[in-house]
Amino acid sequence: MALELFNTLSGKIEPLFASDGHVLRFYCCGPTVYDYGHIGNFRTFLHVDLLRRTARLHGLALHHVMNITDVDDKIIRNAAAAGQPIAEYTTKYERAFFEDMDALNIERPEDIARATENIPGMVSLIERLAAQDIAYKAEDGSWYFRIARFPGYGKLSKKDLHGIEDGARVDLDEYDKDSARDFALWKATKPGEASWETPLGPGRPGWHIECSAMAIKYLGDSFDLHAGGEDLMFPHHENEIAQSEAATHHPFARHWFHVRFLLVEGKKMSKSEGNFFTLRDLLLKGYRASAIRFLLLSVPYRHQLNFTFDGLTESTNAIERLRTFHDRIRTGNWPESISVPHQDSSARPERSEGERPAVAAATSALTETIRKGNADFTAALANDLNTAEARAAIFDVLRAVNTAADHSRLTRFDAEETIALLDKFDSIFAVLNNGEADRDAELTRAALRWAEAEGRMADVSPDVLEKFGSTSLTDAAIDALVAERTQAKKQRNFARADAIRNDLLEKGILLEDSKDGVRWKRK
RNA sequence: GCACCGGUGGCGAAGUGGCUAACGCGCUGGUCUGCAAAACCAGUAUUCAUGGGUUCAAAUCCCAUCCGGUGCUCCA
Repeated sequence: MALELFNTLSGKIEPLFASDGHVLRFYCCGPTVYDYGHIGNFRTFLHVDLLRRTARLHGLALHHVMNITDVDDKIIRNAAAAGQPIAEYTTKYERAFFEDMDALNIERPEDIARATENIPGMVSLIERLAAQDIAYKAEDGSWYFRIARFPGYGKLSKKDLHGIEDGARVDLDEYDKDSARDFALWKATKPGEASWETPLGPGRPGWHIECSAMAIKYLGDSFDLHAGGEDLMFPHHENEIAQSEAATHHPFARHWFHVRFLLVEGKKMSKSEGNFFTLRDLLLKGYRASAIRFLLLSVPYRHQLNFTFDGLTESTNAIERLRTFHDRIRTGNWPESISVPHQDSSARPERSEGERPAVAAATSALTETIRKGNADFTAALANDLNTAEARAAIFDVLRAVNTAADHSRLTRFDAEETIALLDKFDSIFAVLNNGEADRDAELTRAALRWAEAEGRMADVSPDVLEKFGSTSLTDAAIDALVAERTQAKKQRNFARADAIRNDLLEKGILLEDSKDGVRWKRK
């Protein structure tokens, strides 16, 4: 089944393909590195990651380019306030951004392009526009794009700008532009601001030009897909199309992918609402990176997601169930075949009464269920990245296989089929961590170290301090207590055994007794 | 104001004209267990914001109303 994706440009769901039949070439608008990334940012990058992984599942190779905007108004303002050179200031936040991307298991793009390292490309693009009189220099030395010269303007965001009369509502003198809608390509130097000496005159790039220049540099005049948050559709992406296509006379990106904004606790995320969260904020509150990833991916990208703490807890529990299942199937010793017929009441009722419901039939029914789950999983993702359905397909299999295992009806073959499916699931969702339960804990510890270094210990929840701080129990200490409890149980001293278990539980350590001994995990 | 998106069980959410309305979390009861945990089983929406309409048939299409959100300006 072909991978289909909604295309903002056409307004339809269309097959996504590589124009060269092999490598999907795409561009994603990256962060402006003026602060720590918030969960809204990461919803977008997470879905671009989802797109990468799904495209790979469909056999596509990837050439993904992402920009880092490392010069703009906010950066200039914040760096000045911090008394730092711009480069020093942005380096810190760029590094933090990639740490966060790693924490969320977001794959790196093939190419990272920094605005400040691509000034010449932008200048030459503007020169190409100037040569056609589409770019013009205003009195203050800034360069603008003449929208009137690009007939397709508005085709992405479906805006009809004809109704907007130049100067009707806007005092043109203030802008020094020919038309109020014309946008800046190059901003003339202002005192104290970063500036580059160029043939255009001294100044710095406008916001939009960097993406055009860098996309064209790495991907060519035309490429397969362009991605970003929904807010970028207008004016950013609209302007990118205008300046790129006017300069190259070729269609820019063919497919446009926009991720919707999220709400936090039912409201728009904003600092004034007090519901503005960075990834680090959440880690310090004790939420797991994997749960954040899973929640952010669980609602399909074209829908508004209401991000809540309850939702994080839910995701944590759902992942825990998946991991428990994964471990069970991976570590279990499943028989080659089932020889003893089972007259289990919960066995799949076969219609053919007279033919004795052979166990082989039940086993093959399970194989079918697993394969159907596998097919459903792939189909759901191929259908405009429907992650909710993809999740459901996995849980359908989980239940069926657990049931079979409970009734000694799981064969090695079906177990392997299941593991293959889970591997596929995790190649997309990347929350199982290959059984490495400690990855989340390690990320939380890293966040703690960061909080210490940045003097933000006040943001750390007491819960996290207890579990991960210096006073928390070491693995060895837990093992010792578990051993003591096992001993107590042998002597049928259940009071002592339960006391140990309860004490550990209070410290966030959950014990599970099984045939193969005691397992524990940090909650 | 104009434009757009959405309102489905306690919560999240899929489904967008036709099998008994997926799936997850939670809750209740059962099985298992010394007791738990994990797992499984059963129960948790006679109904899809509300009111009309179209149709043999609607959560799905149309109209109106209410509510939430978004864009039109920096924003993922």
